[in-house]
Amino acid sequence: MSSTTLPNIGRAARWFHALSDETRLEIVRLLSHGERCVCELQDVLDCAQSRLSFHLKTLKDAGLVSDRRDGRWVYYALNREALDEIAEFASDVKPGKHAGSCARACCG
Amino acid sequence: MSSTTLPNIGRAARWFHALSDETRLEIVRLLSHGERCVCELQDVLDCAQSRLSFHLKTLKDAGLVSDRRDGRWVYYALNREALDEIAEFASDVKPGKHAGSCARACCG
DNA sequence: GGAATATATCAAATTATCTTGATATATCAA
DNA sequence: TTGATATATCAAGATAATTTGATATATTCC
Repeated sequence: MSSTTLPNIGRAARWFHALSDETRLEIVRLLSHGERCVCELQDVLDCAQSRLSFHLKTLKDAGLVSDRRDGRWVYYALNREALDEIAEFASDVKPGKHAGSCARACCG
Repeated sequence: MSSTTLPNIGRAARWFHALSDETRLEIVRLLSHGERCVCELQDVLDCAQSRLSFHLKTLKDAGLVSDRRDGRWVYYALNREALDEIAEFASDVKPGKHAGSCARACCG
């Protein structure tokens, strides 16, 4: 991603929406230590099973986590690429990164 | 922010919520070129005045932008520190950044 | 002061998201 | 094959965010 090509706005909005909920941020925090199975997340978060499942799906649909089944357990892990892109977005968007067209169009 | 101290979850959730809307991301994109007055944003975004005002307030309440009045105009600008913290969050949360406690507690 | 312009706020209606409880599906173990 | 466990999905209700139109406030210009 170059400094003039910000990611697709819709895609970025989905990342940020996925991260806009405290329960999901807790999940992300837990996954930052490595892959975890749903049952462990449920234990730690002490939250209704369907609710956890809903939040995991939200994170997955946004592309922030991946899952894999192993027998009767399902493991979730953070997607490093998505986190890289988010970090890149935040740093690319900082004023001063753009070459041209920094003039104001009015009221100046 | 160290690699073991993620930012306050509630504060992070507010950042991400502020960035979870396409209109607000457009605003951020426009402000990435530098400070802009509300009237210019309104022109470019072609959106109802109260709606733009609502979204600017949302960004401001989350700490992502600041405003200053100059006569009859109000200028908004991105807060670089907040963007830095977001980038830092995204990179700190990546697996492998944490020293200890990476073992799984169950199903392993 | 009064009109005009820029912006913010408010209330109501709409829409989206979240939670809960119930049920479905998949896997394993006996 | 039956029962148990892990996880996902669904539908209904609860809550929260967004949009719209109306009105309020601040500033400038005459």
